[in-house]
Amino acid sequence: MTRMFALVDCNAFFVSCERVFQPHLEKKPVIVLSSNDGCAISRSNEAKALGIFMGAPLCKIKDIVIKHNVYTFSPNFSLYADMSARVMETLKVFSQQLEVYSIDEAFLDLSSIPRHELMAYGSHIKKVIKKWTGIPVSVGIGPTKTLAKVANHLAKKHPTGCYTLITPEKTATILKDFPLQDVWGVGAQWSKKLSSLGMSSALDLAQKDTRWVGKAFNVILSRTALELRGVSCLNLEELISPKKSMISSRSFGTPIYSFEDLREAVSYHVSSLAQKLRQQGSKTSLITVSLRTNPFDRKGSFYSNTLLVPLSFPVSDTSVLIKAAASALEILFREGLSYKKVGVTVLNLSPETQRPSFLFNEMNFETSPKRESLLKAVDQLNDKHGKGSLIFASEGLIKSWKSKSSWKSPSFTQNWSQLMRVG
DNA sequence: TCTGGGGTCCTAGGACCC
DNA sequence: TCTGGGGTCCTAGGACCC
Repeated sequence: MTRMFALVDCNAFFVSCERVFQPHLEKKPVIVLSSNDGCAISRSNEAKALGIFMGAPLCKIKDIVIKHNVYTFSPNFSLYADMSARVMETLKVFSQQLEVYSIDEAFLDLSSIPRHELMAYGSHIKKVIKKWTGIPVSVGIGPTKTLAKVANHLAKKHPTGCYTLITPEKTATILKDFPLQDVWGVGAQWSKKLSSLGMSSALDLAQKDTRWVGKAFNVILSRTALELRGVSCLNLEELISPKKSMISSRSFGTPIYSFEDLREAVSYHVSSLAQKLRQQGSKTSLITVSLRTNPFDRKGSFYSNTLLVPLSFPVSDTSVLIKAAASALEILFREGLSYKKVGVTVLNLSPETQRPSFLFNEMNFETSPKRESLLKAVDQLNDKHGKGSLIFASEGLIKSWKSKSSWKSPSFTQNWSQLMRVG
Protein backbone atom coordinates (compact mmCIF):
# COMPACT_ATOMS: atom_id res chain seq x y z
CA MET A 1 0.00 0.00 0.00
CA THR A 2 1.34 3.44 -0.84
CA ARG A 3 1.77 5.64 2.13
CA MET A 4 0.13 9.00 2.53
CA PHE A 5 1.46 11.91 4.52
CA ALA A 6 -0.12 15.17 5.58
CA LEU A 7 1.88 18.23 6.44
CA VAL A 8 -0.02 20.54 8.75
CA ASP A 9 1.58 23.98 8.91
CA CYS A 10 0.35 26.89 11.00
CA ASN A 11 -0.22 30.08 9.02
CA ALA A 12 2.00 33.00 10.09
CA PHE A 13 2.31 31.14 13.38
CA PHE A 14 3.73 33.77 15.73
CA VAL A 15 1.34 36.42 14.43
CA SER A 16 -1.56 33.98 14.78
CA CYS A 17 -0.60 33.31 18.42
CA GLU A 18 -0.72 37.03 19.17
CA ARG A 19 -4.10 37.27 17.45
CA VAL A 20 -5.64 34.50 19.54
CA PHE A 21 -5.25 36.68 22.63
CA GLN A 22 -5.85 40.01 20.91
CA PRO A 23 -8.66 39.40 18.42
CA HIS A 24 -8.76 43.04 17.35
CA LEU A 25 -5.59 42.27 15.36
CA GLU A 26 -7.59 40.17 12.86
CA LYS A 27 -7.46 41.63 9.33
CA LYS A 28 -4.81 44.12 10.45
CA PRO A 29 -1.17 44.12 9.33
CA VAL A 30 0.85 42.47 12.12
CA ILE A 31 4.50 41.45 12.39
CA VAL A 32 6.56 39.67 15.03
CA LEU A 33 10.23 40.60 15.25
CA SER A 34 13.28 38.46 15.94
CA SER A 35 15.09 38.68 19.26
CA ASN A 36 16.54 42.09 19.90
CA ASP A 37 13.72 43.56 17.79
CA GLY A 38 15.96 43.08 14.78
CA CYS A 39 13.90 41.94 11.83
CA ALA A 40 10.46 40.65 10.88
CA ILE A 41 10.23 36.87 11.28
CA SER A 42 6.47 36.39 11.12
CA ARG A 43 4.07 38.46 9.02
CA SER A 44 0.32 38.47 8.61
CA ASN A 45 -1.00 38.39 5.03
CA GLU A 46 -1.84 42.07 5.35
CA ALA A 47 1.78 42.82 6.30
CA LYS A 48 3.08 40.69 3.41
CA ALA A 49 0.81 42.64 1.05
CA LEU A 50 2.49 45.85 2.19
CA GLY A 51 5.80 44.50 0.90
CA ILE A 52 7.36 43.49 4.23
CA PHE A 53 9.68 40.62 3.43
CA MET A 54 10.72 37.72 5.60
CA GLY A 55 13.76 38.83 7.59
CA ALA A 56 13.37 42.51 6.71
CA PRO A 57 15.29 44.62 9.26
CA LEU A 58 12.99 46.86 11.27
CA CYS A 59 15.05 49.94 10.47
CA LYS A 60 14.43 49.37 6.76
CA ILE A 61 10.66 48.95 7.03
CA LYS A 62 10.10 51.65 9.62
CA ASP A 63 8.35 53.91 7.10
CA ILE A 64 5.85 51.22 6.09
CA VAL A 65 5.23 50.33 9.73
CA ILE A 66 4.40 53.91 10.66
CA LYS A 67 2.47 54.79 7.52
CA HIS A 68 0.21 51.74 7.59
CA ASN A 69 0.02 51.37 11.33
CA VAL A 70 1.54 47.88 11.34
CA TYR A 71 1.14 46.23 14.75
CA THR A 72 4.63 45.21 15.84
CA PHE A 73 5.55 42.65 18.51
CA SER A 74 8.74 41.54 20.16
CA PRO A 75 8.83 37.74 20.22
CA ASN A 76 7.09 35.92 23.08
CA PHE A 77 8.57 32.45 22.65
CA SER A 78 7.07 30.84 25.71
CA LEU A 79 3.62 31.84 24.50
CA TYR A 80 4.34 30.33 21.08
CA ALA A 81 5.66 27.12 22.64
CA ASP A 82 2.47 26.74 24.67
CA MET A 83 0.26 27.36 21.66
CA SER A 84 2.33 24.91 19.64
CA ALA A 85 1.77 22.22 22.27
CA ARG A 86 -2.00 22.82 22.07
CA VAL A 87 -1.97 22.44 18.28
CA MET A 88 0.12 19.25 18.44
CA GLU A 89 -2.11 17.72 21.12
CA THR A 90 -5.15 18.40 18.98
CA LEU A 91 -3.50 16.86 15.92
CA LYS A 92 -3.14 13.55 17.76
CA VAL A 93 -6.90 13.17 17.41
CA PHE A 94 -6.46 12.74 13.67
CA SER A 95 -3.55 10.35 13.56
CA GLN A 96 -1.65 8.43 16.18
CA GLN A 97 1.41 8.53 13.94
CA LEU A 98 2.61 12.08 14.17
CA GLU A 99 5.97 13.77 13.81
CA VAL A 100 6.34 17.20 15.36
CA TYR A 101 8.67 18.66 12.78
CA SER A 102 9.04 22.20 14.10
CA ILE A 103 7.26 24.63 16.38
CA ASP A 104 4.58 25.23 13.73
CA GLU A 105 4.59 22.08 11.60
CA ALA A 106 3.75 18.41 11.93
CA PHE A 107 3.64 15.42 9.60
CA LEU A 108 0.80 12.94 10.01
CA ASP A 109 0.56 9.45 8.58
CA LEU A 110 -2.79 9.23 6.77
CA SER A 111 -2.11 5.96 4.95
CA SER A 112 -5.21 4.38 6.44
CA ILE A 113 -7.61 7.03 5.16
CA PRO A 114 -9.34 6.09 1.88
CA ARG A 115 -7.92 8.14 -1.00
CA HIS A 116 -11.23 9.72 -1.97
CA GLU A 117 -11.77 10.99 1.58
CA LEU A 118 -8.39 12.68 2.00
CA MET A 119 -9.45 16.11 0.82
CA ALA A 120 -12.42 16.18 3.18
CA TYR A 121 -10.28 14.81 6.00
CA GLY A 122 -7.72 17.56 5.49
CA SER A 123 -10.37 20.27 5.56
CA HIS A 124 -11.81 18.74 8.70
CA ILE A 125 -8.41 18.88 10.43
CA LYS A 126 -8.12 22.53 9.52
CA LYS A 127 -11.55 23.36 10.92
CA VAL A 128 -11.05 21.54 14.20
CA ILE A 129 -7.60 23.05 14.85
CA LYS A 130 -9.00 26.52 14.29
CA LYS A 131 -11.97 25.87 16.55
CA TRP A 132 -10.05 24.25 19.40
CA THR A 133 -6.90 26.40 19.41
CA GLY A 134 -7.71 29.53 17.41
CA ILE A 135 -4.75 28.89 15.09
CA PRO A 136 -5.32 28.79 11.31
CA VAL A 137 -3.42 25.99 9.52
CA SER A 138 -2.85 24.75 5.99
CA VAL A 139 -2.90 21.05 5.13
CA GLY A 140 -0.93 19.48 2.28
CA ILE A 141 -1.29 15.79 1.48
CA GLY A 142 0.92 13.56 -0.68
CA PRO A 143 2.54 10.10 -0.90
CA THR A 144 5.92 11.37 0.35
CA LYS A 145 6.91 13.99 2.90
CA THR A 146 8.48 16.13 0.18
CA LEU A 147 5.28 16.02 -1.90
CA ALA A 148 3.20 16.81 1.19
CA LYS A 149 5.39 19.89 1.57
CA VAL A 150 4.75 20.87 -2.05
CA ALA A 151 1.01 20.33 -1.52
CA ASN A 152 1.18 22.52 1.57
CA HIS A 153 2.63 25.38 -0.49
CA LEU A 154 -0.38 25.13 -2.77
CA ALA A 155 -2.77 24.81 0.18
CA LYS A 156 -1.61 28.19 1.47
CA LYS A 157 -2.99 29.77 -1.70
CA HIS A 158 -6.06 27.59 -2.02
CA PRO A 159 -9.39 28.87 -0.64
CA THR A 160 -10.01 25.66 1.33
CA GLY A 161 -6.55 25.74 2.92
CA CYS A 162 -6.11 22.13 1.90
CA TYR A 163 -4.48 20.52 -1.14
CA THR A 164 -3.78 16.96 -2.19
CA LEU A 165 -1.25 15.51 -4.63
CA ILE A 166 -2.39 11.93 -5.03
CA THR A 167 -2.28 10.89 -8.67
CA PRO A 168 1.03 10.92 -10.59
CA GLU A 169 -0.60 12.85 -13.44
CA LYS A 170 -1.72 15.74 -11.28
CA THR A 171 1.62 15.72 -9.47
CA ALA A 172 3.58 15.99 -12.72
CA THR A 173 1.41 18.89 -13.88
CA ILE A 174 1.99 20.74 -10.62
CA LEU A 175 5.74 20.01 -10.41
CA LYS A 176 6.21 21.35 -13.94
CA ASP A 177 5.38 24.84 -12.68
CA PHE A 178 6.81 24.48 -9.18
CA PRO A 179 10.07 26.46 -8.74
CA LEU A 180 12.99 24.34 -7.61
CA GLN A 181 14.03 26.73 -4.89
CA ASP A 182 10.67 26.18 -3.17
CA VAL A 183 11.27 22.44 -2.87
CA TRP A 184 12.00 21.23 0.66
CA GLY A 185 15.72 20.43 0.82
CA VAL A 186 16.74 22.70 -2.05
CA GLY A 187 18.27 25.90 -0.75
CA ALA A 188 19.75 28.97 -2.39
CA GLN A 189 23.13 27.40 -3.23
CA TRP A 190 21.81 24.27 -4.81
CA SER A 191 19.03 25.93 -6.76
CA LYS A 192 21.66 28.21 -8.25
CA LYS A 193 23.81 25.25 -9.22
CA LEU A 194 20.81 23.27 -10.53
CA SER A 195 19.74 26.23 -12.60
CA SER A 196 23.20 26.52 -14.13
CA LEU A 197 22.81 22.88 -15.11
CA GLY A 198 19.58 23.69 -16.90
CA MET A 199 17.04 22.66 -14.25
CA SER A 200 14.46 25.13 -13.00
CA SER A 201 11.29 23.24 -12.10
CA ALA A 202 10.70 20.53 -9.52
CA LEU A 203 9.79 18.21 -12.39
CA ASP A 204 13.27 18.69 -13.90
CA LEU A 205 14.83 17.35 -10.73
CA ALA A 206 12.26 14.57 -10.34
CA GLN A 207 13.11 13.26 -13.82
CA LYS A 208 16.88 13.38 -13.39
CA ASP A 209 18.81 10.17 -12.88
CA THR A 210 19.25 9.86 -9.11
CA ARG A 211 22.75 8.42 -9.32
CA TRP A 212 23.81 11.46 -11.28
CA VAL A 213 22.20 13.73 -8.65
CA GLY A 214 24.01 11.83 -5.93
CA LYS A 215 27.36 12.32 -7.64
CA ALA A 216 26.90 15.95 -8.65
CA PHE A 217 25.44 16.89 -5.25
CA ASN A 218 24.96 14.35 -2.48
CA VAL A 219 22.67 11.64 -1.18
CA ILE A 220 20.33 14.16 0.42
CA LEU A 221 19.39 15.73 -2.90
CA SER A 222 19.12 12.37 -4.66
CA ARG A 223 16.62 11.37 -1.97
CA THR A 224 14.70 14.59 -2.61
CA ALA A 225 14.59 13.74 -6.33
CA LEU A 226 13.16 10.29 -5.52
CA GLU A 227 10.60 11.74 -3.13
CA LEU A 228 9.41 14.17 -5.82
CA ARG A 229 8.89 11.14 -8.04
CA GLY A 230 6.60 9.65 -5.40
CA VAL A 231 9.08 7.19 -3.89
CA SER A 232 8.96 7.61 -0.13
CA CYS A 233 12.48 7.74 1.35
CA LEU A 234 11.88 9.76 4.51
CA ASN A 235 10.01 8.08 7.31
CA LEU A 236 7.88 9.64 9.96
CA GLU A 237 10.05 10.23 13.01
CA GLU A 238 7.65 9.89 15.85
CA LEU A 239 10.14 9.64 18.67
CA ILE A 240 11.70 12.85 19.83
CA SER A 241 15.37 12.02 19.85
CA PRO A 242 17.60 13.76 22.36
CA LYS A 243 19.47 16.78 21.04
CA LYS A 244 23.06 16.23 19.94
CA SER A 245 24.05 19.83 20.51
CA MET A 246 22.54 22.91 22.07
CA ILE A 247 23.16 26.60 21.50
CA SER A 248 22.40 29.66 23.54
CA SER A 249 23.36 32.97 21.99
CA ARG A 250 22.01 36.47 21.76
CA SER A 251 22.85 39.82 20.27
CA PHE A 252 23.15 42.71 22.70
CA GLY A 253 20.71 45.59 22.73
CA THR A 254 23.65 47.96 22.83
CA PRO A 255 27.31 47.08 22.20
CA ILE A 256 29.39 45.76 25.09
CA TYR A 257 33.00 46.72 25.76
CA SER A 258 33.94 45.27 29.12
CA PHE A 259 35.16 41.80 29.89
CA GLU A 260 32.99 41.70 33.00
CA ASP A 261 29.78 42.27 31.05
CA LEU A 262 30.76 39.64 28.51
CA ARG A 263 31.49 37.18 31.27
CA GLU A 264 28.06 37.75 32.75
CA ALA A 265 26.41 37.18 29.40
CA VAL A 266 28.43 34.00 28.86
CA SER A 267 27.51 32.78 32.35
CA TYR A 268 23.87 33.40 31.59
CA HIS A 269 24.05 31.32 28.40
CA VAL A 270 25.98 28.53 30.12
CA SER A 271 23.51 28.46 32.97
CA SER A 272 20.58 28.20 30.62
CA LEU A 273 22.28 25.42 28.64
CA ALA A 274 23.24 23.50 31.76
CA GLN A 275 19.63 23.52 32.88
CA LYS A 276 18.51 22.27 29.47
CA LEU A 277 21.14 19.54 29.61
CA ARG A 278 19.81 18.35 32.98
CA GLN A 279 16.26 18.52 31.67
CA GLN A 280 17.17 16.26 28.77
CA GLY A 281 19.24 14.00 31.01
CA SER A 282 22.43 14.69 29.10
CA LYS A 283 25.98 15.75 29.80
CA THR A 284 28.44 17.53 27.56
CA SER A 285 32.13 16.93 27.03
CA LEU A 286 32.79 19.82 24.64
CA ILE A 287 31.79 23.43 25.10
CA THR A 288 32.48 26.29 22.72
CA VAL A 289 32.31 30.03 23.28
CA SER A 290 32.08 32.49 20.42
CA LEU A 291 31.92 36.23 20.30
CA ARG A 292 31.87 38.84 17.60
CA THR A 293 31.63 42.51 16.91
CA ASN A 294 28.95 43.92 14.62
CA PRO A 295 29.48 42.50 11.11
CA PHE A 296 27.42 45.33 9.62
CA ASP A 297 29.52 48.05 11.16
CA ARG A 298 31.65 49.52 8.38
CA LYS A 299 33.78 51.67 10.67
CA GLY A 300 35.36 49.27 13.11
CA SER A 301 37.20 46.16 11.92
CA PHE A 302 35.21 42.99 12.29
CA TYR A 303 36.33 40.46 14.87
CA SER A 304 34.74 37.05 15.27
CA ASN A 305 36.22 34.07 17.02
CA THR A 306 35.29 30.74 18.54
CA LEU A 307 37.13 28.56 21.00
CA LEU A 308 36.49 24.91 21.75
CA VAL A 309 37.08 23.65 25.26
CA PRO A 310 37.16 19.86 25.60
CA LEU A 311 36.18 18.76 29.10
CA SER A 312 38.00 15.90 30.75
CA PHE A 313 34.70 14.17 31.56
CA PRO A 314 31.01 14.73 30.67
CA VAL A 315 29.24 17.27 32.89
CA SER A 316 25.99 19.15 33.29
CA ASP A 317 27.07 21.08 36.39
CA THR A 318 26.57 24.80 35.89
CA SER A 319 29.63 25.83 37.90
CA VAL A 320 32.02 23.52 36.09
CA LEU A 321 30.74 24.74 32.74
CA ILE A 322 30.89 28.40 33.74
CA LYS A 323 34.54 27.98 34.70
CA ALA A 324 35.39 26.34 31.40
CA ALA A 325 33.53 28.99 29.41
CA ALA A 326 35.10 31.85 31.33
CA SER A 327 38.58 30.53 30.64
CA ALA A 328 37.74 30.41 26.93
CA LEU A 329 36.43 33.95 27.02
CA GLU A 330 39.67 35.19 28.56
CA ILE A 331 41.56 33.87 25.56
CA LEU A 332 39.07 35.21 23.03
CA PHE A 333 38.66 38.68 24.51
CA ARG A 334 40.40 41.62 22.82
CA GLU A 335 40.48 44.91 24.68
CA GLY A 336 38.90 47.95 23.06
CA LEU A 337 36.44 46.25 20.70
CA SER A 338 32.71 46.85 20.69
CA TYR A 339 31.05 43.45 20.97
CA LYS A 340 27.64 42.71 19.52
CA LYS A 341 27.01 39.06 20.30
CA VAL A 342 28.21 36.12 22.37
CA GLY A 343 27.11 32.54 22.21
CA VAL A 344 27.80 29.23 23.89
CA THR A 345 27.38 25.76 22.40
CA VAL A 346 27.52 22.40 24.11
CA LEU A 347 28.39 19.40 21.95
CA ASN A 348 29.29 15.72 22.26
CA LEU A 349 26.24 15.15 24.44
CA SER A 350 25.91 11.80 26.15
CA PRO A 351 23.20 10.34 28.39
CA GLU A 352 23.91 11.12 32.04
CA THR A 353 23.41 7.47 32.94
CA GLN A 354 26.37 6.54 30.78
CA ARG A 355 29.20 7.23 33.20
CA PRO A 356 32.84 6.63 32.46
CA SER A 357 34.81 4.77 35.10
CA PHE A 358 36.45 7.29 37.38
CA LEU A 359 40.16 7.61 37.60
CA PHE A 360 40.61 11.09 38.93
CA ASN A 361 39.57 12.86 42.05
CA GLU A 362 38.15 15.79 40.15
CA MET A 363 35.23 13.56 39.31
CA ASN A 364 34.13 13.54 42.90
CA PHE A 365 33.01 17.13 42.88
CA GLU A 366 30.80 16.70 39.85
CA THR A 367 29.20 13.45 40.86
CA SER A 368 28.64 13.96 44.55
CA PRO A 369 24.99 13.31 45.43
CA LYS A 370 24.95 16.55 47.43
CA ARG A 371 25.94 18.55 44.39
CA GLU A 372 23.31 16.85 42.25
CA SER A 373 20.49 17.48 44.66
CA LEU A 374 21.54 21.14 44.91
CA LEU A 375 21.28 21.56 41.14
CA LYS A 376 18.00 19.70 41.12
CA ALA A 377 16.65 22.14 43.68
CA VAL A 378 17.79 25.09 41.56
CA ASP A 379 16.01 23.66 38.54
CA GLN A 380 12.82 23.00 40.49
CA LEU A 381 12.73 26.53 41.87
CA ASN A 382 13.22 28.01 38.43
CA ASP A 383 10.53 25.76 37.03
CA LYS A 384 8.08 26.75 39.69
CA HIS A 385 8.75 30.47 39.97
CA GLY A 386 9.84 31.19 36.42
CA LYS A 387 13.16 31.19 34.60
CA GLY A 388 15.74 33.42 36.27
CA SER A 389 14.22 33.27 39.77
CA LEU A 390 17.39 31.73 41.09
CA ILE A 391 20.60 32.48 39.25
CA PHE A 392 24.32 31.95 39.64
CA ALA A 393 26.16 35.01 40.93
CA SER A 394 28.37 35.18 37.85
CA GLU A 395 25.32 35.87 35.68
CA GLY A 396 25.10 39.30 37.27
CA LEU A 397 22.02 41.25 38.25
CA ILE A 398 22.24 44.33 36.08
CA LYS A 399 22.31 42.54 32.75
CA SER A 400 23.47 45.57 30.82
CA TRP A 401 24.05 43.16 27.95
CA LYS A 402 20.46 42.08 27.54
CA SER A 403 18.57 42.20 24.25
CA LYS A 404 16.05 44.79 23.26
CA SER A 405 12.45 43.69 23.59
CA SER A 406 10.25 46.74 23.45
CA TRP A 407 6.91 45.37 22.36
CA LYS A 408 6.44 42.00 24.01
CA SER A 409 2.88 40.80 24.58
CA PRO A 410 1.82 39.68 28.08
CA SER A 411 2.42 36.09 29.25
CA PHE A 412 -1.16 35.05 28.54
CA THR A 413 -0.48 31.38 29.14
CA GLN A 414 2.35 31.59 31.70
CA ASN A 415 1.53 34.05 34.41
CA TRP A 416 -1.68 34.21 36.45
CA SER A 417 -1.50 37.97 36.75
CA GLN A 418 -1.29 38.33 32.98
CA LEU A 419 -4.22 36.11 32.02
CA MET A 420 -6.73 37.58 29.64
CA ARG A 421 -9.66 39.32 31.29
CA VAL A 422 -13.14 38.94 29.90
CA GLY A 423 -15.91 41.42 30.63
C1' DT B 1 17.88 53.34 16.20
C1' DC B 2 20.39 49.06 12.51
C1' DT B 3 20.31 42.78 10.07
C1' DG B 4 17.64 36.30 14.92
C1' DG B 5 18.45 32.08 17.16
C1' DG B 6 18.61 27.07 17.20
C1' DG B 7 19.30 22.86 14.98
C1' DT B 8 20.85 18.49 11.61
C1' DC B 9 23.37 15.91 8.23
C1' DC B 10 27.06 14.95 4.86
C1' DT B 11 31.71 15.16 2.99
C1' DA B 12 36.54 15.86 2.47
C1' DG B 13 40.77 15.60 4.37
C1' DG B 14 44.17 14.91 8.02
C1' DA B 15 45.98 12.08 11.85
C1' DC B 16 46.89 7.83 13.31
C1' DC B 17 47.28 2.84 13.39
C1' DC B 18 48.71 -1.71 11.73
C1' DT C 1 65.60 5.04 -8.47
C1' DC C 2 62.34 4.17 -4.65
C1' DT C 3 59.59 5.43 -0.46
C1' DG C 4 52.19 0.36 0.83
C1' DG C 5 47.55 0.23 1.45
C1' DG C 6 43.56 0.02 4.06
C1' DG C 7 40.75 1.20 7.97
C1' DT C 8 38.93 4.34 11.61
C1' DC C 9 38.25 8.48 13.97
C1' DC C 10 37.91 13.32 14.28
C1' DT C 11 37.21 18.01 12.70
C1' DA C 12 36.01 21.85 9.83
C1' DG C 13 33.17 23.52 6.61
C1' DG C 14 29.22 23.70 3.85
C1' DA C 15 24.73 22.72 2.82
C1' DC C 16 20.03 22.47 4.47
C1' DC C 17 15.83 23.26 7.77
C1' DC C 18 12.54 26.10 10.90
